Amino acid sequence: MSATQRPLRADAERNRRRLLEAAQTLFRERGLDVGVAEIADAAGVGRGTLFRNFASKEDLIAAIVAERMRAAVQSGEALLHAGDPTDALFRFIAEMVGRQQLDRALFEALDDSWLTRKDIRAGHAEIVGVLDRLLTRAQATGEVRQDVGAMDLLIMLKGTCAAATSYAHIDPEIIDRQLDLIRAGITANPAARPLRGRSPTLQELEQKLPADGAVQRR
Amino acid sequence: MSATQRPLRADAERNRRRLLEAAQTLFRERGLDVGVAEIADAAGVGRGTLFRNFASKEDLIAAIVAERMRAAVQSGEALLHAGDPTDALFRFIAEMVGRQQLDRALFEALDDSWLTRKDIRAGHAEIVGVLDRLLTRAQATGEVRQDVGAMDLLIMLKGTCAAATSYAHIDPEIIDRQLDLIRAGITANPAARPLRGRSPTLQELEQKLPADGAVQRR
DNA sequence: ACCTGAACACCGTTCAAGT
DNA sequence: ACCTGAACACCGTTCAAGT
Repeated sequence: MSATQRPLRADAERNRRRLLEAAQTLFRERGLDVGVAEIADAAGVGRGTLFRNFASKEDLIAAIVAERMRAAVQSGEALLHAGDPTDALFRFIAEMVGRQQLDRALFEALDDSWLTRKDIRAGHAEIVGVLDRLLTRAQATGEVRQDVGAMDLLIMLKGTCAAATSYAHIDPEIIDRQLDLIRAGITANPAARPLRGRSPTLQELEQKLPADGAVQRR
Repeated sequence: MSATQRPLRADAERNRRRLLEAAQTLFRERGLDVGVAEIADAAGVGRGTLFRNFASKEDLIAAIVAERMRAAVQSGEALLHAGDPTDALFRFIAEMVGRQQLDRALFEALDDSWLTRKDIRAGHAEIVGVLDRLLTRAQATGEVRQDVGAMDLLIMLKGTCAAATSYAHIDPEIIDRQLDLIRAGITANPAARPLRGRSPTLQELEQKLPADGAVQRR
């Protein structure tokens, strides 16, 4: 069932890597709308080779985004064993925003139409997973309010990332303030009114996410 | 200096309106990537007429976004005279997010590359303006923390709007929670640690925004 | 088994010809 | 003064021919 069984021929493997690296740097420098022709040229292959390795430009982008997601999950897992759980949680959040600022072109891709892809959805679920464990640890200390969930946090985080894209280059301090405001919002406080409704669990979210192969709008 | 002096011929004026309306509904239904050909057809005019009224597809989108921004500013101004200042502030915020959910395709456009356009920038400045006045009134009651600025709020708001695009259709309640978290974050609380740095003023922001005609990436 | 570049389809934009 | 649709340019994707 898996898509990656038999290893590629040596030159094909090398071409694939070159394409990924060329695309990565070009996307980072100039955004997602660099042409496939230019990417193929930068990688030193023909356009046809690009489409042999990645069925579409979107697939190429998704491959890179998935890589980034795995990296984020790993650093989240490392923080699970940090001394101060609450500090670890906020370090993870700050780090995610930092990654986004570096690779803004890549995270541009993370809106709901991308969540229809199962590779992206897998990465998404993993991120919610670590975030949930980091959050639960922080809540156990009593420093973080109990009625907030991983999905609430992820959304605030995505929001800050979106904002970072628009304003960080104008005033970098604004991101620190945004992180402080998130912290203020989720810090335990007996005087605070409870949040309406409740945060969806990872399982509920998975069920509600658009099915793979759902019609892309267009 | 202004671009809109002499009134258009009657049929031209009518075509322009038809184009705006056709584009608006198509964008709302199917996102910003509906083709100009289809828009022109829906408006009952030739493609050439579209480009006579709007120099580019981007200009057409911007015209619609600018209209939306003016509407948002007006409802903000109406709330300036509401009885409870803090309530008025949060009503405005909730309303902005609601508008975005209705016209998600339009607000998609509001990232930093659009802020290089002076028409969009003008609307942006006006929104920051009302938000600032609503915020100042709420702060005067002592219910909202003093160290938060209009730009801080706008960014949280934009973040929630971005999140709404991705998740609201999966679980609408999540937006209410997000608004509650914003409220928790900016509510006055002696125990809360102060925000790092300070929020840029509207004037500072204007100066730092990319100049009109700056190179779009591409 | 994989590579290549010419050819195709699609979409934003222009412009010569019309009224 | 404005409208139109054929023509152009650009970019993602395919495929016949090559190794």
